[in-house]
Parts: sequence; C-alpha cells; structure tokens
Amino acid sequence: MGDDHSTARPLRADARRNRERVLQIAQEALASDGLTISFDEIARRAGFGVGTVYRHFPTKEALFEAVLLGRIERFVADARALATAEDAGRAFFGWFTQVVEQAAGNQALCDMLESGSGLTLRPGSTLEDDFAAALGRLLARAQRVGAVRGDLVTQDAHDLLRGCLVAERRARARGGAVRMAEVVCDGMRTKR
Amino acid sequence: MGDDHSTARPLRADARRNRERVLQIAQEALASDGLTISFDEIARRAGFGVGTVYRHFPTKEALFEAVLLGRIERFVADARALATAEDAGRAFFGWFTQVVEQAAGNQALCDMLESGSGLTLRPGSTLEDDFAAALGRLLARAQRVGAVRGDLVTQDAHDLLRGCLVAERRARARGGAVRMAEVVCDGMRTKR
DNA sequence: ATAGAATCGGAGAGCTCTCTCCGTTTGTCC
DNA sequence: GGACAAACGGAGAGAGCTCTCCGATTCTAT
Repeated sequence: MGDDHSTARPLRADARRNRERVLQIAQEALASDGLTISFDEIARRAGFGVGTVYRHFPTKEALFEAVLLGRIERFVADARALATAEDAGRAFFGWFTQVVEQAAGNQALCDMLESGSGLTLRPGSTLEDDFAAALGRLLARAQRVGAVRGDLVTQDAHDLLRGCLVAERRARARGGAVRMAEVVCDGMRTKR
Repeated sequence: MGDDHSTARPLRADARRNRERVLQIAQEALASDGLTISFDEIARRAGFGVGTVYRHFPTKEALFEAVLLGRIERFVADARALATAEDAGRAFFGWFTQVVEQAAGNQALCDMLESGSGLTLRPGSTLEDDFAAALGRLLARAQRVGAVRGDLVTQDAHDLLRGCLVAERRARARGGAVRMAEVVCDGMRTKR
C-alpha cells in the first residue's frame, strides 16, 4: 500500500517544469486568497488548462496539501526542537508567537489552523494530532516551571492560537495577529 | 424611500403565522449551523416550499438580518448603557465577557462577529460602525482610569473579541470561548 | 356558498465549483 | 525525422446554491 512512487517512472521534463510552476502559483494564490480559492482559478493563474493541473494533483485537497503540509510540519518540528530548551516558559511563548507570526502572512495557513481542521488531511495522517501534542508538551513544561497559568489545557492554548489568527482576516492593517499574540501571551502568564 | 410599511395592508392570518414559523426555524438553524446554511435547507426544515420563504424575505440576507440584527443591536445598547458606569474597568471587561458568552451559544452570531462583516448589512446601516464605536468608548474609558493597557486601540479589542469566538467553532466542548475571554481579559489588564 | 385576492409550492433558470474524458499537441528515443 | 508514449486543453457532466415564475391552493368578505 502506498508504494506507487517506487514503480513510477520519472516525469517528462516539461511535465516536471509545469508541476513546479503549478506549485509555485498555488502557493502564492493560497497565501493571498486563502483556502476558498477555486481550483479553476489556480489553473487559470498558472496559465494551464484545468485538466493539466488535475493530472498532477488528483484533487483540490491534494494540491492544497502539497503546498501547506510542509509548513505545518515545520511548526511541529520547531516545537520538538524546543522540547528540552533551558527556559521552558521562553520556549512556549517564543514558539507560540513565532507560529502566529509565520501564519499571519499566509491566508491559507490562517484558514487551516483557524478552522480546527479546514483541510481534511489524508486519512492516516496524524499531523493534526502531532501539532496539538507538540503544543501540549511545550505548554505542560512551561506550566511545570510556573511560567504559565496552571489551569490551561492544551485545547485552550490551541484555541488561543487560532484566535490570534482571526486578526489577519482579509484586508485590514498587517500585524494584528502579532499584537494579539502579545496580549494573549500576557494573559497566559502566571500573575505576579 | 422606505415607506412601504405605511401603505402595506396587514398580512393574512395564515401568512403571519407562517412568517413567524420561518423566523423561529431560521433562528434555530442559524444558531446551530451558522451562516453557511442554505436558504433551501431552512425552507425544508420549516416545512415550506422555497418560494414561500422568499415571499416573506426577498433574499437570504434579508432573512438572516431579520434573525440576527436585533442581537447585535442589543450588544450596542448594552454598551451604551454602560458608558457612564461607575467602574469603567468593570464595565469594559463585563461587557466584553458578556458579548462573548451570548455569542458563544449561537454559531451564526459567531460567524458574523468573527468575520469582521460576514453579513453585509443593508447599505446605509451603520451597525458595524456602531458596534465598533460602542466598544471603543468603553475601552477608552477603561484605559483612562488605568484598568486596561494604554497601547490597545479599538481594532485590537475588536480582534481579541472575535478571536475568543473562534473557540466556539463546530463540535468541541462548550465554554471554550468563555475560558478564552478570561485569559484575554487578563492580557488586556494593566500589569501590577 | 362563492368570487376574488392572497398565499403557497416547487420546477427550473442561471451561476459556480469540482472533477472527467478524450481529441490534440509535444517531448523523447532510435 | 519519425513513431509512440506522455502530457495538455477545455468542453461538459454533475452537484449545490440563490432566486424567479406561475399554476394550484387557501383564506376572507359578502
């Protein structure tokens, strides 16, 4: 199961070029327009017929995954790298702020993180859980050293993260999400 | 302009009953399913043909407005009533929390507040601005007495309010938004 | 009871979106 | 350069949505 890439022959040169171009354009389109953009529109912007794009990505979801999955994976990897950091509070708040910052500039990433699970991942993928788990570990450590209020659970922190991204909804001045993250982090900190 | 209600004759008894029923069902449907529910689906749930519902409400928007506008207006009225309250900090935080609480149980209200302006109001309506203005006044007063950090602008507080409602997205345990409001209010408070 | 107006019902026009199918074009290998 | 597989293009099927139209039905006033 799922071993099709081993028997697949290499793509023709033009096909590989076109595939790259589709990914490039899709990335830009998703960043500026979010998950609601249509497949047809991406094909149009890339200058291909819709059939061509479907040849490379069998569904709209597959294309969106190809563009976005790596981004989320990087967040998870960052969290893992911080799992043994010296200052657990700093690690948690730093990661939280950084995720908000990175996502803020990308409408699709905001949509995806915000809606809990706007993009249905390939069945079997545990990325959603991985993200929550990584967040949960940073949170727990920060709580253990007394940097974060003890009454927050993982879901709370996840919700607060999603909440920050709301500020980045279409139009409006930039940087709203980062301002929100600052306030929200203050709220999560243990009080003096 | 807009004087049709003075010349309109009263509705037939059955029509009035049906109109009430549509409003009732639409209210329930919007509360549980949010703004994405289709007009056809509301007609189906109410047990009417779609033409009948359109007879009472000329567009989907008009129906949604009829259900939701009053709710928002009440928020604005509450804010105005608090504009001269003794304790400006308490007034601001209390109103903020109350709006979140009220909206939390109503998916459509969340969608509407959250998306900045998901429901395009009748041109000429200033409800959106009224809401922001009322919020801004409560905020400014609370800042003047030192209860809220001085570096927040109206837009920030509005974004934070919208952010709290994200927690109420479909499924998931109830009360997330209220927990978030607590954390967020702590974040907005001036630090000791 | 009956005429006539008010109201209802739902098929379907017209739009958008995802995805398929297959005739046409293009790259590759000899 | 020619043969053949690979890749492209875009019309259109099928589904869902908003909203219209008008024949069928129901209420009301007399």
